[in-house]
Amino acid sequence: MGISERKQKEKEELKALILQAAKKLFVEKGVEQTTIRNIAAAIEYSVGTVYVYFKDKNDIFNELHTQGFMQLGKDMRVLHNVENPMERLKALGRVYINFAMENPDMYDLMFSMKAPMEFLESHHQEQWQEGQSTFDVLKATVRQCLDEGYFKNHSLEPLSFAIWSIVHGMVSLHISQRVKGVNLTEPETMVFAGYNEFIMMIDKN
Amino acid sequence: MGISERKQKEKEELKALILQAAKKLFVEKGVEQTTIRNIAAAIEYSVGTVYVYFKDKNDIFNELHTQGFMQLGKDMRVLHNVENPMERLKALGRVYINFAMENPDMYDLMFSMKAPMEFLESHHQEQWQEGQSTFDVLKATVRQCLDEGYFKNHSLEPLSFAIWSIVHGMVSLHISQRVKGVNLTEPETMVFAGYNEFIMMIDKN
DNA sequence: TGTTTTATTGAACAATGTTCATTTATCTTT
DNA sequence: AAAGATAAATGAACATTGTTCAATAAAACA
Repeated sequence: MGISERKQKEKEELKALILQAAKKLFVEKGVEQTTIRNIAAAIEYSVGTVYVYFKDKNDIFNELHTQGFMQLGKDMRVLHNVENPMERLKALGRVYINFAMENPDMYDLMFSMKAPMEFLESHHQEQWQEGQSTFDVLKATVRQCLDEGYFKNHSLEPLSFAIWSIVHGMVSLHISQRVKGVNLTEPETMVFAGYNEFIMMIDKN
Repeated sequence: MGISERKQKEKEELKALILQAAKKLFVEKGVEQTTIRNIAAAIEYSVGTVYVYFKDKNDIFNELHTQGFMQLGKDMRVLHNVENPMERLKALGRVYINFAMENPDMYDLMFSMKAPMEFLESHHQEQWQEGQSTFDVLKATVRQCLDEGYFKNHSLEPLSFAIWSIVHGMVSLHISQRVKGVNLTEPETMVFAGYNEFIMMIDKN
């Protein structure tokens, strides 16, 4: 069936086009400030067409959410070949920070907005698969650190959570402009300087 | 002028009534989901009246933002009499976490939402005074720790920022339901368990 | 070519934040 | 007490939003 295959492909292309336009607008103006009419106008289709390809605005949001995790996963996998788990742990943090700083709106969408979690709940899927598997990479690395004698007396899950929290906290405060709000000497480099303080701390373990 | 004083007082009472109703609704249904009509209905006044007392929805939001910082400041001042700066630092973290866990929507409004920062920018006030003075309390405590020989080789501002980040990160992930999403053995107590890991780390300094 | 299926459309709806001429209540003055 | 002036409260009206769906156009098929 050559024709139906082509039509299928065209449909996927249009869907991708909508996502691409939505992402551009979401990043430019923020999710709330982007209207379906904006998206439709950007791709020169009618409002109704958008609703043919996506159930609602949240559905668009959710597909982008998934795309973000694919990118982050890809960035993290670069470190697979770092042998020493402590080195890998430190590098993971840097990769995570870089991702967040380069894609602030995407990061917000992935880790701050309530929407994706409410979406999961309403669809009765108990788990946040994408976040879970990302966290598992961190946990596996921390486990290896523990196995090799680092972090004496610490426990796996709470420690992993605390490490996630510090990088998440720093980039969140940066993205929500709180770093700029509090009057620091060098707000631009503060996230990296803060991360170095953390590195210093864990080097004592 | 007894009469004008009374009228002034009545105006303030109505303003406070609006704020009270708005806060209740914001916490119950979230800021986005609360409409001016909801607020007006709750206090049994018309929509227009709300606009007599507040310029717009953001104005209401902003007054609550200030109220939140007054409460947090009050909570933190309880620790003024803790002599040892390291002990005070640890306790500050707990106070901060408790505040966030008990007032999640207020916390979100104070430290995550972009609205207050945009408000500041649009009004050409360069600084986020309330956040600033809260951060200054932390910074002062960290300075004392450094003075007394704790945290060798660390620097004041980046270290303070890193410490703020870990507590902010933990409560943010909790509030945005990411802790629940990632499949941990004890999600309810994870924030406290995570903070204990942090305490363990800094005890080596 | 005529019929059926698929894709696209945009007018219409309900709900939102916001405005402002009008109405109601209160105060002041005579 | 009445009339006039001031202040407060009102809610209909407007522009914009997400969303729906009967109608139209395009494409595939027989």
